[in-house]
Amino acid sequence: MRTKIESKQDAGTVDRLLDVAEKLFAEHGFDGVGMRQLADEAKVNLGAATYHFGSKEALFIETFMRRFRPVNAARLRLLREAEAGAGGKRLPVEKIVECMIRPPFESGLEHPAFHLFLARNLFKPPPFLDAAIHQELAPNVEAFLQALRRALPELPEDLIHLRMMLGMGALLMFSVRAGEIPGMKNQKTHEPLLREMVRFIAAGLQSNPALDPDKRPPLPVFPKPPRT
Amino acid sequence: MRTKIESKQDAGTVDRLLDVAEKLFAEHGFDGVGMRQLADEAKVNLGAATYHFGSKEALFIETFMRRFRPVNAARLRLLREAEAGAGGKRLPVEKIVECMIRPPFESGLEHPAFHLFLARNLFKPPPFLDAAIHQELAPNVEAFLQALRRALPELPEDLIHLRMMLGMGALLMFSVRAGEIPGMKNQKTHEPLLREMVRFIAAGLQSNPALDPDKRPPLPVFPKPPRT
DNA sequence: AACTAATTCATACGAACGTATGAATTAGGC
DNA sequence: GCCTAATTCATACGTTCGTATGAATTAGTT
Repeated sequence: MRTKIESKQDAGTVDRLLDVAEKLFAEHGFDGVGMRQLADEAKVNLGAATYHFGSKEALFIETFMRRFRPVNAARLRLLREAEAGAGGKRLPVEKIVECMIRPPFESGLEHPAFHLFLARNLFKPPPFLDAAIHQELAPNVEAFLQALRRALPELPEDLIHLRMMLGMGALLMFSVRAGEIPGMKNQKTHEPLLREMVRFIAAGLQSNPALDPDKRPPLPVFPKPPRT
Repeated sequence: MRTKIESKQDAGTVDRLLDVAEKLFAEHGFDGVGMRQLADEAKVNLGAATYHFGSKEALFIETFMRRFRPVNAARLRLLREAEAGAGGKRLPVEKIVECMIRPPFESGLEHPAFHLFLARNLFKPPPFLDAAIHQELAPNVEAFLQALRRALPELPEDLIHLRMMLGMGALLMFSVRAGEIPGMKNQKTHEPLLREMVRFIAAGLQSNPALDPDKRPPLPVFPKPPRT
């Protein structure tokens, strides 16, 4: 009989399967793992796997959504809190970017395989995930786009969109390689790393298209350009 | 009998197979396509496919390398030319970045499926590709790192590494979505788009690492140089 | 204890997988 | 035209794939 509250050591069939799926799907992709591998590694009978999820695709979707949902909720919550705390003044780009990337960053720290798993599937989702991702992401994208529009009023909307995408690419690349960074085990480097990424993305977002590189005015935290 | 010079309409068995492999592997990944699909779509007998390549993995590697090699050669050539043209003065970061991303950008325009195919496999290469990629990329990475070190002498090496990786992530994200960008069909938008990406990455690379270098907490060191 | 619903289990199905084989066909040098 | 090598072809092997099935077991309620 399954207890209502399951300890981590004795996770139920469903959770064991999801945990294993996260790890194996992250490493090998959807087509790279079979149901039998998943069932075996999770110590679950093959039939039980399809009983609980109905299909491999459904298992994959739930594996993805279980982490993706709370990450997006946290992003939106952080943004709302920041906006409330700003008291009507417009948010700095750095703050907006931080709201966007802190939740996935921290979720990846808590669930090591998740960094890679999320990155893979946001980068190029399997077709059957597209609808679910889009639905989950749409309000999020709209909120952050609006915040960025207000923070960067002189930037055309197309450009904000493009640069947001490029910024996400930078974050996903980091996530893919996060497992190879020995320092990720050291908690002290987490915040500096997050700040580094915020700085990188925010700098790209704020770069001014209208100006020559040489004449570009210093960015907010940019004392002297290293140009000759 | 196969003519020595093959027209594009009547490409030989090998090239037809490589072209189809590029398209299908790009869209569905290595595990998402079978040899029979490839052979059928390329109008090649299944046995002929293994005859020419020996194995599916070998076919995949050659599909990748056939485009990757010239792209890397072009990158290095552009960088050398730029350095020669600068006459001893150090190159601006924008120029270095342009040398790095123009070749894959233009190769993607010539071979539409290649944008996605390259991006997928640089982002998270199948294990059997790791060695080939690393070997092909190593001199390239070293050359560009050195150029960036000279262009950004105040930036710690770790940070240059990290930001180069983030920049590549931005480029790869663009490549994945390139097929969805309506403007990509219009040649007039190519150069502005390329400039936009150069600007984004260069801005991130040049952003101020910290107010005070002495007080900046140490970043973890990456075990391997970032890919591309 | 008895009954029902939920879950786990072993097993099986047809299809597709990568690869190997050897015969048939074609090409190129003589 | 002949011979050899290169290529194409049909076919088959053993495995693994995702899913379905129905019996066995376990849990929850009365």
